[in-house]
Amino acid sequence: MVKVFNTISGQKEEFTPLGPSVTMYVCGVTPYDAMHVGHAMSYISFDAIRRYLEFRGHRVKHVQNFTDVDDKIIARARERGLSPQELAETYILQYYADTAALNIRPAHLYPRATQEIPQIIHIVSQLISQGYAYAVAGDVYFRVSRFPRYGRLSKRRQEDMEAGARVEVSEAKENPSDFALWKASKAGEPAWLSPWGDGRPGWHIECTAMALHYLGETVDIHGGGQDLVFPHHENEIAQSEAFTGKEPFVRYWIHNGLLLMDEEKMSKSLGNLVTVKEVLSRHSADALRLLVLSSHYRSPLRYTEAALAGMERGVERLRQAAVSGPAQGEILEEYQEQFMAAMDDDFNTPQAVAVLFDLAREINRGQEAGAPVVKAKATLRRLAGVLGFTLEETSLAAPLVEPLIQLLVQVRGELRKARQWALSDTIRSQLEELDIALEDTSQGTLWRRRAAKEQNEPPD
RNA sequence: GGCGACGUAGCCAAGUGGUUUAAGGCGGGGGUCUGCAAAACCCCUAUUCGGCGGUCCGAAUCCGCCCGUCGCCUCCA
Repeated sequence: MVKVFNTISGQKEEFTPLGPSVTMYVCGVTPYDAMHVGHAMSYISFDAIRRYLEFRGHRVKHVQNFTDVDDKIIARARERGLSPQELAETYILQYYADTAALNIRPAHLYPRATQEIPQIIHIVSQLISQGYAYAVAGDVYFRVSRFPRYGRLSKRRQEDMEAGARVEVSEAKENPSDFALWKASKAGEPAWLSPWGDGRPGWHIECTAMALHYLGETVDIHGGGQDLVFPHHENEIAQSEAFTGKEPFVRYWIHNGLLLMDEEKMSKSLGNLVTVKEVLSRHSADALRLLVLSSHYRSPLRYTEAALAGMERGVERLRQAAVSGPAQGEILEEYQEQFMAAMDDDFNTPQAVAVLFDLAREINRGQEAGAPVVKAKATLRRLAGVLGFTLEETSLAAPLVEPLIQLLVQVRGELRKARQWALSDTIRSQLEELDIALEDTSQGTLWRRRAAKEQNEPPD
């Protein structure tokens, strides 16, 4: 039985999907810039969650949006002399490439805000006619006071927030907490014809439109970063439930903790961002995944180069143990049970990862003792796969390299037979410099590609 | 000002009332193997869970206070 911590109840709850398949909506990105490690953390967590649910026999329907029209996109596009669509398209393609490189399973559907305009207008119109929203000078706002459950997810009270005095005050709004469903477009901005004049969707409405459209009035899982709890998800609940008249809009709210950047190296304006591309130029996708899954998804995670370098070693350990194991086959039940016990408890990936390492030791011990380890290896590969690890070695760039290395290894073998230790050690250490590791075993010399060791300063 | 989270070994991080005199990883020390290394294996590396009180037969786990760190309340995974 899988238990899930539900943000709205603040408790772990037994997970049971409403229908034959699990409906899962994960908030996607606003494609105006490159994907960074914080995004990666979130999507790796949800990837592990989805993979585990599938492993548990659920069919999962996973929808993830692109919010491809908003202020940031418009501003950035203008800076670069591109149209907002061109800019969004560029980063959407990059998002696909980055997530693929991270071995994140693609969602079944990636709807875009700009493709849901009729649906959005329909929802907004109905909210107005039901008195949940009002139009002012081309803008439409949601009337928060009409929705008594407002604040339930984020556990905030109206009065508290107004006391904070940080809510944007706009004369147009009846109430400071009211939020935009539809915004009048200024000259030169993307605009769609609507009953309220030319305009574009507000920030939160696209998720409501898409979730309702593609997954139905009640979805099982809605996820995203903790920073989305308020106001984004709170507003989604208000809009969606007001519109459908059905409660709940979402049965299980899942939020991941945020990534913190530690390095003194704080970068320029927007603060310390490291893009996925940069990380993957220095580390394997498995290492980043291990970093993410080594702590619980609801905890904040501190990103450091040193931590990532350590994870590389850990991944190497798992990889070594799993090497040449069968992808399928008989499984060691006791390990799988431990793994499931961990994951059943609100996706406790740190414990599940510990099971993987226990298995690795078991394999190495067995190998040393000459005992059969096929089942253990199959188990390791299987369970690692459930967490999304590939355990594949980094491949070499050019196909020519491999025979060349083999040639060197062969020559060095001759040198070693001739007890030319100095020269053979030089070859070994020089190759080590190139991230090619040699191991002289009783079966002969093995070589493998080692993940690049941390030595270069990350680009600024 | 409001809401919330967290503080466990050199570092990362599970555990949240007895089965733990605290998993797992990285790092470090010692050993086995090896021409030497590497990998792997074995042993060691927190008598203790930010501090102080309290509840309890029993607390890292519950309560209170204090100290410290962080997030959200504005765009954000």
